[in-house]
Amino acid sequence: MQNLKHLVSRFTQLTETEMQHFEALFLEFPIKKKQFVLKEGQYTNAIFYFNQGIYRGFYEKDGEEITSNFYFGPTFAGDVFATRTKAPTKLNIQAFEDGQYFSADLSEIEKLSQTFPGITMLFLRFYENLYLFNNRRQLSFIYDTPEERYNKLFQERPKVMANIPLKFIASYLGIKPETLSRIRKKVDK
Amino acid sequence: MQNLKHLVSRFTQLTETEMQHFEALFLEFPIKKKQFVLKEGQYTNAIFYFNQGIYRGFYEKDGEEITSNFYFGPTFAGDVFATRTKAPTKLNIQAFEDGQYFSADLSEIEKLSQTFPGITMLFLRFYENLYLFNNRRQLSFIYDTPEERYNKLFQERPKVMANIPLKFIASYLGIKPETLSRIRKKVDK
DNA sequence: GCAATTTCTTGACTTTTATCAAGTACTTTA
DNA sequence: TAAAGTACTTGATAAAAGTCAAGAAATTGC
Repeated sequence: MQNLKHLVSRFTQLTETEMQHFEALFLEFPIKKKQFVLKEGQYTNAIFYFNQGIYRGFYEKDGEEITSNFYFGPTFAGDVFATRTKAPTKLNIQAFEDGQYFSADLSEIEKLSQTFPGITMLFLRFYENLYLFNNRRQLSFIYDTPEERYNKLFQERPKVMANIPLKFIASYLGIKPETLSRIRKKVDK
Repeated sequence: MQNLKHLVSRFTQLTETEMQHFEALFLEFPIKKKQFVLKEGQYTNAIFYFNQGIYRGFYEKDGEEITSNFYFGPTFAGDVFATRTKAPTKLNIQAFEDGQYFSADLSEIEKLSQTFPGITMLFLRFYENLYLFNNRRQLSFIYDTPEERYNKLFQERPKVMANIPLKFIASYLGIKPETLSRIRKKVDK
């Protein structure tokens, strides 16, 4: 968890006490490559923290996987939608590598936030960031072409391009692997 | 502003005092049909409250308008992204009808939230909602066809279908008016 | 380190949506 | 209420992405 403090500081400033209480809520779980942190159909109340490693979030439709995000530690993750609606999640989160992840119960965090205003602010900023990231992505889907989205991904998230198999990148961009292959052929020369 | 209290209560419970302070931050502005609440290029630090009436949010690319949202009062609005990055906004918000809107300064609200935890929670929930709405929309863009998006819009936001010119609905769905026209022809019979 | 599996590319063809152009219907406003 | 402007539809054609199939390249696991 050595990076958690640094990650939190990117969102807001916590007091020592707040940080200790917050950190204490996270439990460690080992995970092997291709195993799932979260799987469609589960009821989830968890906020995950990935200290390091790469994880992939995806949805399934008609047996096809639609990648919604790539998580590079240190980062938080979770299905806010399922948690809020108390519905089974539709999101899958899968590890690319062996490692360990951390999980905290959202209701425990909310309890904490009643005592510690810094925790509330942390979550406010967490949601704000989620929203900003999502908003960018959504706009890009509306008014960029797949080729433009591919180029932007290169610029903005070079780690993704360097570490993720192309078929997942294709589904993240909302296109088929064959189409991505053709875009690459055109762009790369 | 008679609906503000009710809108706020959909997010969180405020004390009487909190509500009064919050309400006091909003100033009223008259607006005429087709005028802009927010226009691309402006620096904005505002959270808007629309008590009633319909407004449209859109971005422009290559002289083309891409509708990002329809606002039906009572609702909040604003460009969180521009505010946070202190960059000029790319978002336009335009009134469909004569009326009045309300505007509060985000930094004033943040000042309030230092004293009143309810205000912090209100904004946490506001962002959470923004995120959930956006997330749904984004997923729909990835794995629904335009026809499915059209049908969902009908189910989920009948007010939009009933009140908004089709060319704006088309751009909200990410398609051209001609394509929407053909989808309607097919679906409606 | 080699076989098996998975990933990536390429070609031919199909489907979907965009574009352009013209005409009709509906709204606005003077 | 008539004229002008705007919104909507339709047809023909073009462009973009998807599908299917096959083979090459890379990776994985024993």
